[in-house]
Amino acid sequence: MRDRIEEAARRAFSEFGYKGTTMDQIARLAGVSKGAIYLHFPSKEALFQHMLRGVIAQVRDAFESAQTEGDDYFRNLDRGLRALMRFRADHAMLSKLVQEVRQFGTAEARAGLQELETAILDYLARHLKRGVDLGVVRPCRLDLVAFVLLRAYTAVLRDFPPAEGALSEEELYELFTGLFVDGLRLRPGEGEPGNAQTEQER
Amino acid sequence: MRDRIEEAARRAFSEFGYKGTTMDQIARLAGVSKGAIYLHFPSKEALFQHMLRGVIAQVRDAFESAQTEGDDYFRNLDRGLRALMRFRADHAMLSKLVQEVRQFGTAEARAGLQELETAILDYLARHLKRGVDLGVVRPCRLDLVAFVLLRAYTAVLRDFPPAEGALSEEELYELFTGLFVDGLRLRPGEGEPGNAQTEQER
DNA sequence: AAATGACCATATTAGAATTTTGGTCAGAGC
DNA sequence: GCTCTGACCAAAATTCTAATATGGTCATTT
Repeated sequence: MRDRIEEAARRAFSEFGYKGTTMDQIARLAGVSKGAIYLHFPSKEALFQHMLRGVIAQVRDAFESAQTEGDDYFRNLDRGLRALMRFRADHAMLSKLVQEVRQFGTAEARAGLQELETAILDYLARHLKRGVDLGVVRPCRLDLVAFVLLRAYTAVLRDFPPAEGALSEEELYELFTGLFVDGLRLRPGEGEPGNAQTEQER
Repeated sequence: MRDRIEEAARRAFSEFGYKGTTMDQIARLAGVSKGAIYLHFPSKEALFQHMLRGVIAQVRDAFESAQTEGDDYFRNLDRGLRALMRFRADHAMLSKLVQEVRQFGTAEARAGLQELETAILDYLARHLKRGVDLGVVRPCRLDLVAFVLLRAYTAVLRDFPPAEGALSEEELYELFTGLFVDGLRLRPGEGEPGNAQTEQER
């Protein structure tokens, strides 16, 4: 009973978004009456939130299963972030939600995506914490760093303008490495062979 | 004549946004007839774009006048980026435009902000190029780096969730330095005194 | 030649009329 | 006694239409 409702809700929200699906629709899809739904969930929004929680758990799995034990920490981080992005793009319910927020600005959809982001940030920050404990990551404001990393990946993969052929995985990894891991600063002796002065800073 | 029209347009667009201002309004404000405007500009959109070009030039000035000759390259870059953000937030026409895009999604306003971003990215990339030539910045995809920097500053200053009291200038600079300039990787001997193993990477 | 403002086709708005939707609940069925 | 149903309701959303506002033009004035 409950399962059939959840399954129907999952399909409906995935195909039509939050405001696009009606409780009648879900009931019909689940083959139960509308009243039955309210025996299990107090409101449409509660049902939606419940479904979303499931997705959030899946997102975490996507990140984790992209990790390769024993591989370089930052390689893994990059892979995890890319897995997050791919999941977000491929998962029907999430991409529908993103579209809905853009198109209608539905408050509930917005709140849902916000919750998702918060969960991801939380998880990312914990992952970074592990890096710090391992001595691989410089101690810093992990919440801020997680936030910037997530936004940077999102922005680059979604909005980077030139050439429709999006960045290749390697290009993105190069960027990630060069910008976030090693930093922009050119240090003496590590640039291309044959540059004269590297000391110019105060 | 032309000047009065421009001045009136500047005021109107700043106060009411693109779709909020009418040609009649501008004419009245400038103390001329509506037909007179079309003697100088072929359309409302052309007039708007012309005004925007002026703002774009101002943005560049804001970046440049935040630079301090002889100061550390990255200090200057951070100051420039912050100046950009401040300008965007303080300038009446720009903030009105941002609001308009969010609220109504006006196509012309969206296009205008897009043009502004492109101009800034162009300018930023050139600035970075100078850094590379000076030997301070590691050679890399400057367009991408400029893009990520701009988006990162925007995101942090606009959307970073916790504690309403936004980041202080120093906190932001720390983040910038730690994340983009020096990188996340903890290198042997540079961490807090007394951490054992820093070699854990493959 | 520069400037005006009445004028027009189209886009936008306002608001009444209609439909849809989330949620309830008295009762049916087991 | 319990689950479940589906007619029902108030509120929200959508549609329809009349009225208004707007970008742009051009014959006429200055």
